[in-house]
Amino acid sequence: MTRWLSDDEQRTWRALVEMNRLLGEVTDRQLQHDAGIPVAYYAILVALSEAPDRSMRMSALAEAVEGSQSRLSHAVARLADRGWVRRRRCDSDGRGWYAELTDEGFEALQAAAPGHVTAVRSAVFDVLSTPQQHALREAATLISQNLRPHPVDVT
Amino acid sequence: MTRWLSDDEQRTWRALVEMNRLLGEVTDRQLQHDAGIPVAYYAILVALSEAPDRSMRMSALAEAVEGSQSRLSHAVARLADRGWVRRRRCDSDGRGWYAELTDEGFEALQAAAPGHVTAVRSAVFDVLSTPQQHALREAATLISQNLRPHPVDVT
DNA sequence: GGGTCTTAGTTGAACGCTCAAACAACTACC
DNA sequence: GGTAGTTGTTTGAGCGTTCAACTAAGACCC
Repeated sequence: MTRWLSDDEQRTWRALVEMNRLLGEVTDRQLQHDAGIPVAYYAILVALSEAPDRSMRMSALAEAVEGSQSRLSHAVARLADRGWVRRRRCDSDGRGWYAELTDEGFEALQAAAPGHVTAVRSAVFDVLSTPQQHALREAATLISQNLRPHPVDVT
Repeated sequence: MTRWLSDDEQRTWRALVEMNRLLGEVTDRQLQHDAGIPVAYYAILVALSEAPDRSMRMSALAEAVEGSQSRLSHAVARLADRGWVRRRRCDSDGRGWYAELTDEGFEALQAAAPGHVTAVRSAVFDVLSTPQQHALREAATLISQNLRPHPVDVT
């Protein structure tokens, strides 16, 4: 027998789904329009920009942005087309590749960041009190931990 | 000057993004694998099943599932291909169309629902206390309200 | 040192989404 | 009763994602 959702739970679930959708839409559109960057790519650029030498192994990068290798592979190919990322063989492991953020990529990221941050702030942080933010983070963290194979720092 | 995110805010934002992604992935995969239904289509079937006569005007349906008309149009076309939805002209308005859930569609929905509910329950409701659920709903509702043109019942 | 297994990464097709453009039917106005 | 504008819906191209299949290089082992 299925245990259906109560009205209360259903409202919570729908609110969650709607927030998800809206948040995704808004950030995506903002980045796409203001900077011509799909959100998915933005995350990749951010991860690279934070890495030493602005470069990472493909698999490490995939893990960092929580995406499949296939997706990363396609994405990096596109980013390389735009000249934002360069690929380099790995000396120590002939199978491996590095993705490296180019200067152009870094500039594109710098140009895109302010608008993105502003959008995020006005969508989330301007409408929630600090306790509300923490409660949201707590819930999000618990759900994520439960969902992913390797739980992560809860701080 | 951009007001960047504090460490605290950044952690919240990342937790939120990750939850979003995982939640989407999990529910999508579950439905796709167990029932061959993309989440997006599931929402459409649900909306239709709850409507009088199991049928709705295209535009009303689009609004109900919070999607663009274009998306709805594509989606209904696919659902019609599968025989889950039927389209009927609108008598009173020659431009209008109704989408109507077929018996096959209703059965597909009934078959898919238990697995979906179970997935949702174990992803969200099994890991959050009732106060945590309410806090999450509160935050999600506030964010959604702020993001969408027409705020909605807060209950 | 030649099998077999595993790991790193790529590829291509299928699919849903978005966007902009199109089309058709209704409405208003003069 | 045309013509201009609006509304309801569809269409097609472009794009990112997923999935399954594939290549190729390391690792292991006898």
